[in-house]
Amino acid sequence: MKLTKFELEIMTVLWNLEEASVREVCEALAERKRPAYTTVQTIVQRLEQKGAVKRTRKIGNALMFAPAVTRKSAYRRVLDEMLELFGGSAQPVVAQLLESGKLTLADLKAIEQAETKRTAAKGGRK
Amino acid sequence: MKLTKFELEIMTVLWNLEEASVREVCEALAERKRPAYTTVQTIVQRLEQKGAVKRTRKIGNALMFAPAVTRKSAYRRVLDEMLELFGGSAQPVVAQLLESGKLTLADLKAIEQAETKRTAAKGGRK
DNA sequence: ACCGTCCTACTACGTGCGTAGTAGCATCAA
DNA sequence: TTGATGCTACTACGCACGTAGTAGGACGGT
Repeated sequence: MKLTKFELEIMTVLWNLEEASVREVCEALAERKRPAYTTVQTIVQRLEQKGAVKRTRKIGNALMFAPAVTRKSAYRRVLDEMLELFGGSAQPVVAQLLESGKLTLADLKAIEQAETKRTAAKGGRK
Repeated sequence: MKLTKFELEIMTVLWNLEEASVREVCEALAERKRPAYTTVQTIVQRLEQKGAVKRTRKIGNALMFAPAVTRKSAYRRVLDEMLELFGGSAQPVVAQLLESGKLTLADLKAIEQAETKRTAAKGGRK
């Protein structure tokens, strides 16, 4: 189940709010790139068709929506997608991030630290 | 100038061969996912329109094409695109790569090494 | 009971992309 | 020279997506 950039933005709002109506999603979007209400509505509907969100209840006459997939799984999906573009190898990705300054050596060390702890704690859970 | 997955695959062939005809590109693609000759041709034409490849010369009646953009710049573009999806922060990306096993701690160390050397050598060129 | 407001459901449209067919020119072998 | 083969240029089509309008139902205040 592939999500587009814009769909991911909507999902991000929902992941943050846990549950929201179309209007709430709409208002959570930065004014600068806020499309028409009905546009957001359409995307939410498509997300529903894709199974990425589900209706939870009705408040007044407004439907409430909640994510049906986790942020993590969606991110994983995006990452995998991109790795494929890079021929499946992850090192170039990190190297490129470093080179363009998006990532510092300090960042790397920090991540390393966290990772060492994570795997040590659970031995690589589940 | 945005390239799609398929377009990037074609570009990869061209980056590897330096220069190639449509037929050569075609034959360089894994048989499993090799579309019709004319499909490849269409993509190459679109790449030309986008300015990603350029005609170099004619051999027999076949045109030769060469990349007009570097692999690096294209990769950077893809990365930036993806970072935006992740809210601009690179750490989660790396963390996710680690967690899914696409990247090991050893990989990280190696990259760190290389990076340390790289920046030391040139003091962060240009 | 009625009107305005808000929401949903449906429809629509342009663009990009993956896919490929066809017409017609070029080239090469016989 | 002529026929086969290969290449280019053009055209086409369906789907996904971003974008949004419209019709009509629901609800709340007066």
